Amino acid sequence: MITIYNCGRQFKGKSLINTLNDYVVLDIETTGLDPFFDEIIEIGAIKVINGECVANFSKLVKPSKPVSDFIVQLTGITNDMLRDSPSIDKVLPEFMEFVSDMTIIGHNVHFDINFIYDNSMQVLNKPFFNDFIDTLRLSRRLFTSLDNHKLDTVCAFLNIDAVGHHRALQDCQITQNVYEGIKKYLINNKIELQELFAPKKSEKLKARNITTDNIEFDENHLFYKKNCVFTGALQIVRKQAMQIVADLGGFCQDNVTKDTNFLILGNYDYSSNEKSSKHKKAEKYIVQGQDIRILSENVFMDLIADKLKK
DNA sequence: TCTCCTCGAGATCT
DNA sequence: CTCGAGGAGA
Repeated sequence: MITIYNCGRQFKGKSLINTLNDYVVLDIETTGLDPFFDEIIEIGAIKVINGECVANFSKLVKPSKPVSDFIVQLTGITNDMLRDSPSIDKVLPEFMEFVSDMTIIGHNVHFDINFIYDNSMQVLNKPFFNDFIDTLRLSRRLFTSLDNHKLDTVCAFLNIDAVGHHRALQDCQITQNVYEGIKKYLINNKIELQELFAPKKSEKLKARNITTDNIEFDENHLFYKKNCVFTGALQIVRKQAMQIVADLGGFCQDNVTKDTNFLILGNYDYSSNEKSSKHKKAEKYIVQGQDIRILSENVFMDLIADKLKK
């Protein structure tokens, strides 16, 4: 089975969260944001070994069409400058040799990787496999107090000079400073990236955590002292629905059991032919003579209508 | 209790 | 793209 994602870039490398001393910083300038419609006009890269910059790569690339005024303004790269530059099929092999199989570092590095990947497929007929580290991703997880995580903003936060950027090699230097700044920040604050990105146990909605402050209940209400289970996507907030049941003197459960009295289905599930596992389980118990009623969300809403009004 | 989905929201790159 | 919320199923 083939999974369709990555816009078909199925051999794209992995997004890493490591602190490396050997890597290649990458930045490209293009005629626009879309790898399908737009073209690369400059590739910049810095090779770092043992934390030391050992080589630079900086090449202008002649596109098939003239670049727009907007891009000229943004990058300072004019059509004059590109007139005698080599085309991408000339530059890309050199770049590939430069990066070899090293890990790529960039800010929103997917942008650069995707352009390189697609051009590599077209020019060299092979994917761009390299793994990569995205300083944007690291920043979002690390510097949560920032309003945004644009390169400028992150630089300002880390006291990194980023004035007048938007040429490829220059942006590489800035991005390298950001990456090294992040590494330093991690050390100073004793933060492990692996821990920072570890999947955190989300505070799940547990039925038993829903309690009520009410002391007196309407003992004639349908839900009084009854066990209720919700399933499927609800129109109202699930927690609210559970709270109302609790306030009526009922009890909420996470799953259908032999004690369940009501199963409330989201409207979509109620009308669907496909029955969820909870639905099937409830029907099994009904056949066995258990007192379970299956309600749609609409019916549930009618039963608690007066509760919602106040 | 744990892992795997799906869905929607929010952002960044030129 | 990445993440979080919320569910399903084991």
